[in-house]
Amino acid sequence: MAEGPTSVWSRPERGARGPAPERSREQLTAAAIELADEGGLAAVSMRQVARRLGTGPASLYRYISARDDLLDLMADAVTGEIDLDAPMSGDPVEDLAALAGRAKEVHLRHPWLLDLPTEPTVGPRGMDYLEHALRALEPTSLPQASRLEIIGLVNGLVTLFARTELQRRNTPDGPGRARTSYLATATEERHPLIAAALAASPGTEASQDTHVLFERMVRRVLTGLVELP
Amino acid sequence: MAEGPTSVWSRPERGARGPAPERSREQLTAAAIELADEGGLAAVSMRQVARRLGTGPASLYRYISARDDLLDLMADAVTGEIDLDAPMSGDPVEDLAALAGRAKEVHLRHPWLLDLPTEPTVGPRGMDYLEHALRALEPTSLPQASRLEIIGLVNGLVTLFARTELQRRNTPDGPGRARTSYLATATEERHPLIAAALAASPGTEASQDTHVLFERMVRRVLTGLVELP
DNA sequence: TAATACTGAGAACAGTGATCGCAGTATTGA
DNA sequence: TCAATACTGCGATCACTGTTCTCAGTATTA
Repeated sequence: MAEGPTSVWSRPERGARGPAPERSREQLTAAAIELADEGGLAAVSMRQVARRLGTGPASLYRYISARDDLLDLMADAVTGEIDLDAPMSGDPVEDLAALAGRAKEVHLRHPWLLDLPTEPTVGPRGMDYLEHALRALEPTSLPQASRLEIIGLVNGLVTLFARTELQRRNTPDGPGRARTSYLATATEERHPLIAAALAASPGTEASQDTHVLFERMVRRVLTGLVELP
Repeated sequence: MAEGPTSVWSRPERGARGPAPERSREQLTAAAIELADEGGLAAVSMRQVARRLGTGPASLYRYISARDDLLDLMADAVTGEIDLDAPMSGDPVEDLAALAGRAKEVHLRHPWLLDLPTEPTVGPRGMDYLEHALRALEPTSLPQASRLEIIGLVNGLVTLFARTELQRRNTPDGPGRARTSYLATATEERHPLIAAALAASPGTEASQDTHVLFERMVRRVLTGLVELP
């Protein structure tokens, strides 16, 4: 009765009996990613994907068993955009930081990645990524158990900084930007420190280039974790 | 024509003319939080909230103008659960770390917080929280512009560690736990390092208590940011 | 008292993910 | 060679979602 919750990756793409499918998971994924790049995750509905492929919604369920499968496929596909062929220096901190930088670029290119519900299942490309990250950590003497956690932490920093960079990009800068948020109102009296922090126009010094902050942060966290027990 | 995108906080809860409303935003919020605590964010549908309040879905729109408003209200309400009355030591790192720890507890108590789409609008309780965090940073000589960013970073660490703690909690431990994920399969040959990392049973040393890792990480990041330029 | 501005809520709409069942087609085994 | 088998495509449809329309009822204001 109770079918085990199998991921897309463990189900075969097609059977061996019937007529050849007219489409492929890869095509579904590509169409979905296009839609998401253009209109966000909300634009990735079964009907929209189907329309873009010139078919009906029901047909998609021959390739995937739920919309979530599609999201997993999308995430894994763009993970494949991370270049893993760049040579490694041998310095774990340096190599992981570089990898994180490339991962962040992918997030900036596909902002919908941040809207995915709780980290998607890791697929083949995700496996390659993980293996690569572990290889960067190989020169260290870290206990096996904590290596995956460190990578998870770095990935978290990636999403964290990607998020702030994206919302900064979408915020029309200049000191006179429209502060529609509640932050603007009723600040002076009950929240003097917030008022002071907001008064300082953004774009000053340390606040300017979040990417260098990102690099610095990742290196700092990594050196701390890699060198100490 | 184009109504400015006003948040819930800037709209009055009720007009002054008609009959007194039979319910309040607070009641809607409480009902929604109950539903979310029980069945996740997906359980918070207009109909479910309405049913719990003994009314129809349409009536809810007298109190909020969209479901997103409800999510904002929920987030702000549970932000209010963070205790801001604990005395501060005067050490910025220590005080912010303590605050972060209390914020993490709230995330563990309300896991749906992690599923909220892109950080909700900051409401009154969020303002108090922010002000409190800024007060902790007051003894430092940090430029105004970067203070908010540091707090954002700490909040990011909170969600990051809350996420890993939650999914560890939901993973039945023991070495023989069912690895339904793709991680288990086809690992040995093409991904030897992943295999090695997985072979080491979790629950060893550094991997054990993520909370101490969290505390250490927050302190490390903060000391690095607070002391340096 | 009349005008006004509100509240409650049933009905309905467009859009969502997903399922069922059936016609058509390629592969298999006898 | 030829049924049996296992698949594909997909129209129709279901349950559910957020949201709006509309209108009767009610409290406040002038």
